[in-house]
Parts: sequence; C-alpha cells; structure tokens
Amino acid sequence: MRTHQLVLAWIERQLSDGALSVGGRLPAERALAEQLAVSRTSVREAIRILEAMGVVRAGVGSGPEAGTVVISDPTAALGSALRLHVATQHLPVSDIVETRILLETWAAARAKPDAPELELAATLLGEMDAVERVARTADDFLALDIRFHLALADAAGNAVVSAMMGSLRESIQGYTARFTANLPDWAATASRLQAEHRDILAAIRNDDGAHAATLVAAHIEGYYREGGVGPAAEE
Amino acid sequence: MRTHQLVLAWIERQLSDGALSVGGRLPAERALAEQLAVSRTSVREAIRILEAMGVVRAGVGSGPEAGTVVISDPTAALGSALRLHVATQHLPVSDIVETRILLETWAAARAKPDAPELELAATLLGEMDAVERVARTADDFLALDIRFHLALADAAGNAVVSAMMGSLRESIQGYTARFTANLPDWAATASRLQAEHRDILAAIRNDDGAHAATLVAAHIEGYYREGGVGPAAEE
DNA sequence: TAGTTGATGTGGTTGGACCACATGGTTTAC
DNA sequence: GTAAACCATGTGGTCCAACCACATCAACTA
Repeated sequence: MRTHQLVLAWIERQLSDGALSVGGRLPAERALAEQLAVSRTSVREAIRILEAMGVVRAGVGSGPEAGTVVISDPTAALGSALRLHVATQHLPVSDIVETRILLETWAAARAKPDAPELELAATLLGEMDAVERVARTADDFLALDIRFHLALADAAGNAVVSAMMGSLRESIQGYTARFTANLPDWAATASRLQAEHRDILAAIRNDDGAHAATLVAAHIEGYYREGGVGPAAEE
Repeated sequence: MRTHQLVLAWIERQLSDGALSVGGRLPAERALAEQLAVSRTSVREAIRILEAMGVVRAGVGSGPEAGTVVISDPTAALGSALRLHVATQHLPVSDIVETRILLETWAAARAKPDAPELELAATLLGEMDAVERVARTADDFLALDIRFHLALADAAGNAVVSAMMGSLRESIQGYTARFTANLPDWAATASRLQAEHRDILAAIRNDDGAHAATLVAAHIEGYYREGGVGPAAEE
C-alpha cells in the first residue's frame, strides 16, 4: 500500500470512530507526519485528496481559518468528478440531464408542503423577478435559478439526492451557460421559466406531488431542448 | 490559485480539447513539471487527485502498465467520496439506500428487454445458484449479487446512473456485509433473494417495466429492512 | 494608552536525492 | 548460435531540508 493511502486510512478511521468529526482539526502536517512515521509529502498528498473530496479544508496562517479542518461538502467531490469525466467524453451530457430530471422529479414529488426550504425557494423567485426587471442579464438569473432548484431538491430531505443534484448541475454549468448566451430572446425565456417555477412551487405547496413532478420534468426538458441538449440529443 | 490546481486545470484543458483522451498517457512527472514550470511535487499532488477521481492510473516501471495513463472510472470517485462522507456521519445510510432504490427502480423501468446486459445478469443468476448449492457462503453470493444489480442498472443505458449505482453500493458495502453476517437463516434469505431476482429479470424481459420497478423496490427495501436499515430507520 | 514590531505556527512550494520496479539492449557463458 | 545473466534507462514512490506567505498574538515602544 502506498504511503499516502496509509494516511488516508488513518484519517478515515478517525472519522469512523468519531475521534474526528465535522468542525474538528487534523494535527498539523508536520506533527501528523511524525506521528504516523511518514514524510510530510505523503501526508500532504492524502490531505489533497480529502480536500478534493470535500472532506477537509486547508487554510494558512493562524486562527480559526487556519489549519486543516474537517468539513462535509459531498457536492464538491461529486461535482468535480463528474466534470472531469465529462471532459474525458465518457459521460454524455445527455445522460447527466436525464439523471437530473430523474432526481429532481423525485424530489418534487416527495417534498413536503411545509418544508422550510420552500421559503428560500420563494425568496429566490422574488430575486429572480428583480434581476429580470433591472438588469436582464442571464448570468445573475441563472445563479439564482440554480439555487432555486437546489432548494427544491433539499426540500425532499435526502442528503445524497441533494448532493448529487448539486454536482450534476455544477458539472454541466459551463455547458448550460454557453447555450443560454445564444438564446434568441432571453427575456421571453426568462419570464416563461419564472412562470413555470411558480407553478412548480405552487403544486408542491398544494401537496400535489405528482403534478409537481410532471411540471419539473417538462420544465427541465424544455429548457435543454431549447439549447439543443437533452436525452434525445446525441451529445 | 495554488500550484497543483494550475496543473489540474492544464490537464482538464487537455482532456476537454481532446489532446488527451482515455488510453492516452500524461507526460512523465518530471517532464510535465518542467513544461509547466512547477515543481514535481505539485504535479504529483494534481495526479493524486486525478487518481482519486478515477481519471488516471499511475504505474511504476516500464512498459504498458507504467506511466500515468488516462482512464475513466467515475464509480471510483463517487464511491470513495460517498464512503468518506458516510464516515463523517453527514450522509445517513438510510438516504443512500433510499437513493439506491430510486435509481435502480428507474433503471428497471427503463431497461429494454433486449439489452445485452441482461445476458450477463442471467449468467450471474446461475452462478449465484451454484454458489448456494456448493458453499453457502454469503460473501461470494453477495459479490455476485452486486454485479447482478449493476448489470440491471447498466441495462438502462445511462452512464451517470450506472456510476452512481456502483458508488452507492460500494459506499455501504461494509455496512451490508456486516448485517448480512448476522442473519439468522442465510440459506433461506438467499433462496428468497434468488426468487426475487428471477422475477425481476423476467419482468424486464417481458417489457413490463412498471412491474419490474415495483419488484425491485420491494426487493431492496425488504433486504435492508431485514438488516434494520432503510428509509424508515433512523440510522 | 495606542501603535509597532517581532516571534510563532500554519499551510504552500521547491529542489534534490534515493528507492523499487519493469523493460530492453548488451554482454557473457555454454 | 543460443540462452542466460547483466546492466542502462526511465518510470512512479518516498523522503528530506529549506524557504515562502500568511495570520495571529504577545511583547515592546513611543
């Protein structure tokens, strides 16, 4: 077994045992290296991997922001992994869109009408209206749009689905932004999207999960079809 | 931006541009370091991350197995990421099981009756029977069981769903094996599972996706409930 | 008292050295 | 001539020692 994997195993063990939990700090790199009788290089390689996995955050200097602390950001790991594999052309964008529809449809059907995340979703709806009125820039709108959809996914109360939703969205964000910039009439598209958003949120609040799911599927499919991407497109 | 991220960006760019694709080789670490005007350490940190993401494989020595070559194993990345986050206690096992049911149900409903992956699934069924007759060891059976379910997922023809299925299964494999070992009557459980497997495969081959989906959901839920884990359990 | 300064400890980066390993060409023994 | 032994080469794997940038906090100074 390679040395950095030994370090990884040690840290994972600490996490499983509860000796290390979210918010906790790893020993300093030099100290950990000495403790495990390995070089600092190997410790750093392990930490690099954990950082890429969204398990720790490393900060220089002193104080609360410094040191290597345990966090939990599964979305980061899944997102960059998916993005890289999309880059290798081995994960078709159409499959990602299809999966997104699957997960988000399920989330919409499952979300409870009184889920607190729906408040955030409603707020984001209002902000998107404001952005539309004032600036009419697609970028700002899309940033809010992403958060809206993530809020809906969160409302289903499944951390794995939430993380996957976020990562799917992140992995094709560049793709989405590119074709959005080329839409002929962004203002019209935006107002249509907003109307659909409102309908989805209303359906969930009416406890009509089946209807909400249908609306979500149509919403996402329609958007990507407009941009020429989708389950039907051949990448 | 940290140095290793620069290297990561360069490699990702090469992948996106097609200058590097699956099966291709990265320049040697020392050469790449010189080319990008960074230290070999930074190059290695980047490669470590890519390796953890299932994007490259590093091998020592000379010949075909040596050097750093581009592969594509999304399951590896998602799997270890999920496993680590389960270790941090921030991803409940019940959420993973629930997500697995969601994905596998969808795959069963979508799989085409003539999908080639179903042949593999049928073969695995036979092997599980053989294992049951001869050895009656749960470990061997479970290994085949995993491959059977993955084959079903692959039959749906969505690479993202396949990768996620594999990673979900991998991330809780330890969990599953642990409670399986404690089942009171493994032989009875195994033969029940086999009967259910057969029904699922038959439903798919009859093009009855809806029925197949129902059977899959019951199959998975039943198994984990027997072990005390599931969407209903509080972890 | 208020401001400056320096000591301390953190991760970030570098260059160099050596190891284990696998291949392939060269030399040697028969 | 053939087969075995050998060594040169190039790969990733590991370690070490040093230095940097940064953030904090205590000590010192005006």
